Formats: sequence, C-alpha cells, structure tokens
Amino acid sequence: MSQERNTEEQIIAAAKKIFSTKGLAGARMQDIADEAGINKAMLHYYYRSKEKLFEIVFTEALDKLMDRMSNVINANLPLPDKIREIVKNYIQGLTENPHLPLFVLNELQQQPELLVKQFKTKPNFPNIQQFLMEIAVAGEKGIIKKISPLQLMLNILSMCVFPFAAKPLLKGVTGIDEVQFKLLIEERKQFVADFILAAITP
Amino acid sequence: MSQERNTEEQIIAAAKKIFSTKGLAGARMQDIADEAGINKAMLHYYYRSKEKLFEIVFTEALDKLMDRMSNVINANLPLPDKIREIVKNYIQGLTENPHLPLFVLNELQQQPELLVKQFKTKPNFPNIQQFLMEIAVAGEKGIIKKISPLQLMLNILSMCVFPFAAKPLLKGVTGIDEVQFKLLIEERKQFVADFILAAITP
DNA sequence: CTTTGCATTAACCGAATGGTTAAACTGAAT
DNA sequence: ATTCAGTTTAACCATTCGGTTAATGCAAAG
Repeated sequence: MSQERNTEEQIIAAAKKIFSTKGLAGARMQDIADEAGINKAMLHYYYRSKEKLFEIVFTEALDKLMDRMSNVINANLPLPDKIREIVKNYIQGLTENPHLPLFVLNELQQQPELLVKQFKTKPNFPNIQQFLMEIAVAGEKGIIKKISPLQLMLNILSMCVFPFAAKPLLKGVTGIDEVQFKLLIEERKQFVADFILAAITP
Repeated sequence: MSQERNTEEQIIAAAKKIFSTKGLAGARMQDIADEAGINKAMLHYYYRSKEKLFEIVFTEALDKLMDRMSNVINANLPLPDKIREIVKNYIQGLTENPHLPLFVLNELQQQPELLVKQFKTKPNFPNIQQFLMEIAVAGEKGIIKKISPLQLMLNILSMCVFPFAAKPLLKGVTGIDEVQFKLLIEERKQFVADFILAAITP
C-alpha cells in the first residue's frame, strides 16, 4: 500500500489501518504484513508482539481523540463561540479518521485498563475539568442556562461522535450513499452547534 | 451460569452474553460452552457453526434495538410528548441491555451485509420514515422549529445511545463509579428530553 | 575485497480454535 | 427387558495464528 519509507513507519501505518477497522481480536498479523507489503517476521522484529504493536496504535488513536478535544477546549473564546468551534473542529477531525471512535470505544470496553496506561504517560484530561467548570460559571453568570456541565458535555460529544460510529446502520436504514453521508456530516457542523446553543441559551 | 432449562435456550443465552461482550472475532466457542455449562459439541449439534449461532444472536439484538424504537415512535401523542417518551423509553431499554449498542454497531461495521439480511425478514424500519414525516409536518405547523428531520432524529439517537457505548471512557475520564454512572443515566432521561425540546421549540 | 552488523526472508513450531466423530447415555415406546 | 431415537461427551482432526529461527542479503566500515 504505502510503499517506500522506512519499515517501522510502514508497519505502524498498516497496523493503524488493520487494527482500527478489524479490532484487536479480528486483526491478523499476516493482514498487517500484507498491508505493509513486508514479511510477517518484520512485525515481531520491530515490535515484539501483537499486543505491543496494538498498544502503540491504540495509544496514538486515543491520544488523537483526546488532544483534539483539549486543543479546542482551551481556546480563549466566549463559551457559545467555543462550543461552535468544538463541534466544527471535532466533526472535522472525525471526518478525517472516521474509524477512530468505534475502534477506541470497543477496545476500551474489552480492556478498560488501557485508559489507565494512557493517564500514566499523558495526563491530557484535566482540561476537561476546566471546561466543565467553565460551563458551570457561564450558568451562574446567566450566559447559558444553569444545567449539569457533565450532561451538556456528554450531549456535545454524543452528537459529534455517534454518527460516525453508526455510519453503517445509518446508511442501511436511510438508504443514503457515501456522498450523501459526507454531506449530512458537513451539514452537522452547523446543525449541531445551532441545536446545542438553542438548547442552552436562557 | 443459567442452570436448568432446555439446552437450546441455555446456548442462546450464553452466546448472547459472550458475543455481545467480546464480539464475533473475540468470542470463543469454548467460552460459550463454559458459560452455558455444557459440552462444546452441543453448540454445533444445535447450531452447526459459530457464524450461524452468531447470526441468530445478532439478529435478535438488532431486532430488540429496532423494535423498541418503532414501538414508541408509533404511539399516538403530540410530537413533544412523543419525543419525551422516546428518550425515556430508549434510555431505559439500553439500561437493561447496555452492551447492545456497541456490539451491534461494531459488528455492523465489519459486515454491513448483516443489515440486508435483517430487512429481508423483518422490514421494521418504515416507521422511521413515518416519524421523519411527522417531524417535518410539525415544523410546517409551527409546533417545532423547521429543521432537518433526519438531523433531529440523529441527535435524539446520539444522546440516548452514545453514553452507553462510551461508558468505560466516561468512567475513566470522570472517575465516576458504577452507581454514579447509573445515576447519571437515570438523570439523562429527563435532561436529554428537556435539552431536545428546548432546542426545537420555536 | 573482506568483514561486520543490521535488515529481511522462508521455513518452521506449538498452541489455540472451529469443527467432527464415534461411542456412551437416557428415557420413552414396544 | 429390549429397542430406538435423540442427546451428550471425550477424544480427535485440520487449520489458523502468533511467534521463532536459521539462513541470506546488503550496505557501510575497515
């Protein structure tokens, strides 16, 4: 697939693709080797075992999801504008990596410990606490309604992430094709933001 | 686990548990046999193959998800009340089967054909078209804002389903335990309904 | 040219896994 | 008591899969 470049990177790229689409249990080392266009033994030569390789891929995936969230959350903007940015930015990010959510959520259900390892090396979630506080404060100030910050954040996340996880179901039930799906997602960047702001504006 | 009863049912019960938590690729026939407390050969005696057994379990799971949706959607209520009912009812249903969403969404991504098989035997989705129409009409009448029915339905589904799929992530990031999670979910029955209605009321 | 150290490959290995089979068991009908 | 059909079990089989190894390739250093 992705020819040239040094072997290590080729492997990671292939592993990302295979693991994120088939999951840890469904992925075969041979699949990854084929995808990378190299010999299977190379996988072990560079990354010892399937689990080690998986952990690297998974950690990077989770990182990507968390970082994208953090970046936007820390922007210096009034809360409503910030929510608009978060939604737009997050949906865009998922558009570029549509398999990430289902992959991460699924593997996390089978091995919740994977989260702990992440926190030990990268404590990239305190920002979320800060965001929750911001929502609470905005509620007190009357900028938005007084509501549970956690519930609001859950709603924001839900509406951004779920459509990507439910893509096959959505396509099957509504009968839309790939183009229409992308259009629907594009439309959501504004729709969801409007929806949220309408819900929380006092 | 579930002792007594006829063997066929024991197997299905065990298969449900194993498949829905570990997925098709991650589940082992031996796991299912152990869970049912019977000999592995029985699985094949009654259900031929892993795939056949899986298909039965999956179809039933998808059915449950779809039916619950359809039932409430067809109730004879004003749209706002109906949305309240849908949210409450759906979240409650997922509370009783918290693994269903991630299971179905994940397997559906790997084999979207599974949906087609479902539609051939049980065309239980036209009701959704009816619901979308109802939203459009309510928009015209000024009962709610004029918005994309599909986007609204996606939002409703997202907010109901996502928290269950993201449970491990949520627990990890916020540090809440099982009891607090259940409380959060219980609270959501009202919060999400309020949220939606606030967003779509003209 | 030769050596040296890393990279690469094909062949191989043992364990796990889905599936099969032949024999043993069980209980009801004769 | 015997037969007979359906059920259950342990042992077994073939394949797949993660992982290893020994031999080969190869390019830079000497």
